[in-house]
Amino acid sequence: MEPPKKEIRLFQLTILSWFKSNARQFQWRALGLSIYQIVISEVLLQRTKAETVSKNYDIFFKRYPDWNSLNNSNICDIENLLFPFGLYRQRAQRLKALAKAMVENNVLLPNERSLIEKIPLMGQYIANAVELLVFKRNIPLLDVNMARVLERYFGPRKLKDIRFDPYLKFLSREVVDHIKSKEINWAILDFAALICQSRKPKCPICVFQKTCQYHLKIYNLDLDGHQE
DNA sequence: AATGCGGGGTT
DNA sequence: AACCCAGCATT
Repeated sequence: MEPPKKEIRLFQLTILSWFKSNARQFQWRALGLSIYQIVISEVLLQRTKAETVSKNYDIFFKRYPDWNSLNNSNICDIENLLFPFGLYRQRAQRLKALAKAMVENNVLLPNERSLIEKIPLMGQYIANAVELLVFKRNIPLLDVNMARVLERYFGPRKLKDIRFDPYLKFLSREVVDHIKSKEINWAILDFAALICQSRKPKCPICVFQKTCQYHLKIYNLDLDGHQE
């Protein structure tokens, strides 16, 4: 029941085309970021709007430019800087544990996936981000947003938890298995934020109208509604 | 599998 | 007032 390669190709071409004229610009999408900047950016982005992170991004990195400065700080200072991001008490604790682990490991990331996931705060999503952005592998940034876009377009998952759903895992890997893997990943996140929003998706201006399962379903329901 | 974390913006 | 946001750790 997996979508044919042809459908995947069409989705890739369309989202890349859309991305060309609609990409969002963020500090963490600049070229030549350090591993520290890449990892911390992903931590800040957890359950937090990209715009919120962007607004407070420079203040955080000016105060804590590297693993050592973060490791040498106290929890209270980190909390104060994290306050505008939300989840600040929990993230301050975990960030410091992460910095400590990195310093103890000579500020190096292991190459292997199973070892990456042993580091504090490196869950399924951030491990994927590390593989994509640091090691340049074709790996999906599978979060609630990518899940929503893929499920609306290709059809819903079975399991409740995104991280363990085999259908979504397979589908997301197929979709970003492309020479422009990073661009497709960012394109899907931007598309999710700007068009395929959780609550009020902008189907009327969406480039996927003809082939999106979600739109076709809504469209048919709408026709039924007007028939009486 | 379910729950807590959290300020800030949107509906 | 309710909902949502580039998740993770703990139970």
